[in-house]
Amino acid sequence: MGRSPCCEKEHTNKGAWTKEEDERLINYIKLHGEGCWRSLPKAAGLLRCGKSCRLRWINYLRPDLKRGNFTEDEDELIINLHSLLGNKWSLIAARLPGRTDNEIKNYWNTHIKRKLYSRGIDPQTHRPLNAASATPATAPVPPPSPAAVPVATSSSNKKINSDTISSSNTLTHDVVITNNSNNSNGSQLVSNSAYANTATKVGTDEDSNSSSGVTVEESFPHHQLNLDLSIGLPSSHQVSSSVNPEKLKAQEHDQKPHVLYKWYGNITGQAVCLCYSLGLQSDQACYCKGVGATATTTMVTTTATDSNLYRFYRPMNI
DNA sequence: AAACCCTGCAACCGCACACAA
DNA sequence: CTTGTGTGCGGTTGCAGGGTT
Repeated sequence: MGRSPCCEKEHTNKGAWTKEEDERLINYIKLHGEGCWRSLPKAAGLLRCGKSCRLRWINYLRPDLKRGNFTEDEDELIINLHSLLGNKWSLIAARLPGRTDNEIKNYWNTHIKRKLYSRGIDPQTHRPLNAASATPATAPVPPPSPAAVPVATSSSNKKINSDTISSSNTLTHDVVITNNSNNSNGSQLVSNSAYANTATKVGTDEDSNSSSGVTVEESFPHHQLNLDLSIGLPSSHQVSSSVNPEKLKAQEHDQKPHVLYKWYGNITGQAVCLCYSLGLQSDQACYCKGVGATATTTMVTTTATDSNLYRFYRPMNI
């Protein structure tokens, strides 16, 4: 499907914004609010592409932006959120008030990557740098499959959507997939699907081969963190790689629970949706869409020994 | 002082999704 | 169902400024 360009490029300015342009944009948005970015430049008297205006506003001009250096707490939060969400900068930014996705992305690439390398941690996988060559003796699980190997391509990271929510192409934590009727037996699949470039076929044998056995706890020993995503499968169904909220909702009537997220730690768990635990709005990344809040189909038991983590991921009283 | 290198960040680009017609 | 539009996202680029030689 062809589509028209977002603007007439021959009549638009590019590059750095001038003070006057900034003022025009600010004044216009003060008067009319955000939105309708395509028509905004013309209405505001700007020779700019609408996308450019939006970006300038969101990343630089917004009054609620927090300028200045990132704090140590913010650093750690970004690292932890990245280990959970991958390069979903907008989701990470949603947990850092006053910070933009672009800012966090830049900060990640320029500072945190280096910081993690200095800690001996691969910033993409959040595993020890030598993990690829050394299989942990403490983890009696198969080595990672090619699908679990980090692949850094410009197109490897696509948005989380209803069809790829189970793809785990950016999840870096262990995913424990169990049969709902038998959570603790040997048939449970354990997958650390860190940056698997292709969709993880949840509930298949391939999945069981894709585990490195390296937990987040090993990546963050100082946090004593072990996050498992336990996905309970319906006993008589195989879960396909394509799951959308509608399907999940439909399945809700048939089997429950489907997804169990667990923190392991000292604090006795309280069941909340992971999205709520992360503080995400229901429309941001939460596929429970409220059903999870009832702690029936999508549950998170959040505990953490580290005070920072507990602060970041403190369970909500629901 | 000049040339070169490196780093950080603002901005751009292309793609994909949501939604309306 | 198809098509077009608006918007958001993530990856990449280019430039300014500081540091080094």
